[in-house]
Amino acid sequence: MTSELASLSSKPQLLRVGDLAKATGKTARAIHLYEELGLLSPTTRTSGGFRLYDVSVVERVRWIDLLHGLGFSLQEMREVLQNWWSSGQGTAAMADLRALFVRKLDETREAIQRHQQLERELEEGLLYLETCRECADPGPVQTCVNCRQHQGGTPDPALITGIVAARERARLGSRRGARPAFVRVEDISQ
Amino acid sequence: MTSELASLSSKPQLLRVGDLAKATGKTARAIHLYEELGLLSPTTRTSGGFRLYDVSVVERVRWIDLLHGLGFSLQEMREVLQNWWSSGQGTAAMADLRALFVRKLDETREAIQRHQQLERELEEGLLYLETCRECADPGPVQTCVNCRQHQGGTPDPALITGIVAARERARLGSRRGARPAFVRVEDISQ
DNA sequence: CACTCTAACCCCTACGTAAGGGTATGACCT
DNA sequence: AGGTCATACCCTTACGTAGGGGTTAGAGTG
Repeated sequence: MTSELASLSSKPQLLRVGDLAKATGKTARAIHLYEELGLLSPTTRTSGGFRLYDVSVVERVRWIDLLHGLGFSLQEMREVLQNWWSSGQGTAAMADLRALFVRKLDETREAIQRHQQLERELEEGLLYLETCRECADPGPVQTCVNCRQHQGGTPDPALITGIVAARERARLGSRRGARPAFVRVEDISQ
Repeated sequence: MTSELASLSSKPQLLRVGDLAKATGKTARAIHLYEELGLLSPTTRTSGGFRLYDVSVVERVRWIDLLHGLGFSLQEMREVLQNWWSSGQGTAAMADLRALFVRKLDETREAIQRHQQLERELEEGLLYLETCRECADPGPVQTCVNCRQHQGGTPDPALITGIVAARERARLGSRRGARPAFVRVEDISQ
């Protein structure tokens, strides 16, 4: 019922860029780019120059998307493809691929850790802001900056302090000397 | 013992870009950029034009870094800062911030999900490649493509199929017609 | 059947974007 | 003197966007 057209022909089913784009969630421009970079090529062209793709290209595009999500650049993907197809020994090609996957697996796990850290950070920030909701003093923001409400216990979350920090302090400091005091970096670096 | 210089002066401690850069792990170029985009400004300048930063700017830079990790663009950060400081009511500013945090928390959790999916994908790919290590047939890659070793059970992982897919099929298909058959996109889109 | 029309699609070229990296030249600071 | 800084410009990645003209599929007409 949904595949009337497809079932009508047993000839090779070909897609135009727009079709390929819709099928993969990419834009036509992206697909053109992949082609420019040698990741892809249309199976054939119409006499008028339209690109026509075999349906199997859909998988290639989804593969590109997947690797992109893993932090691969398009150049890296091209290298993977080249390495693979230019490798004489199948086992060697597989070994290379395996090494790559191991590396990316590490990176992916690190990324997960980082994001979980950020998640905690955000939750902390929200918790902090909760107390503002029932603040009895709806004054200007300037007063919020040194609000006494949050002085108890934990220090302000990093997401908050950065906003408040370094607000127009340009006019502070001694005006007389053109040679202010310096600190050694080691004394403040985290 | 480590803060001799710092303790020598009670005057405002100021950093030059290089110091700020080292203290935050950024480059001087990045800090200049933040300034261009209005996220930052030197507390003062020397008579010769060197930027001098208050130590509290370190926190601002770290904040930028944090938000960057959350997927904020520098423009978005500028908006956050502007919204905050131009808001008359402290409570309103806090509410805006809270909404933002909630949104980003969602996004962060989604990102975690995605990465965990990728992790599984990689693990699958590695498992698949394990079987190649003990392959008795060290032939060319072409033979690997239709290796019988992997035919049992689960389909090939996506990370593998994309490499093999759509390999030079340009010469397939009927050569006679300039008007090949098409498929409806709905029939193949995932 | 042949022809035309039209809407939607496609071609290619070329410049714009974010978030810096890198480099050059010259001025500055200690 | 020699390390640091200022400004300024080009390079990068993965596309977005715009412009100007060509192609295709299908519907209408003779």
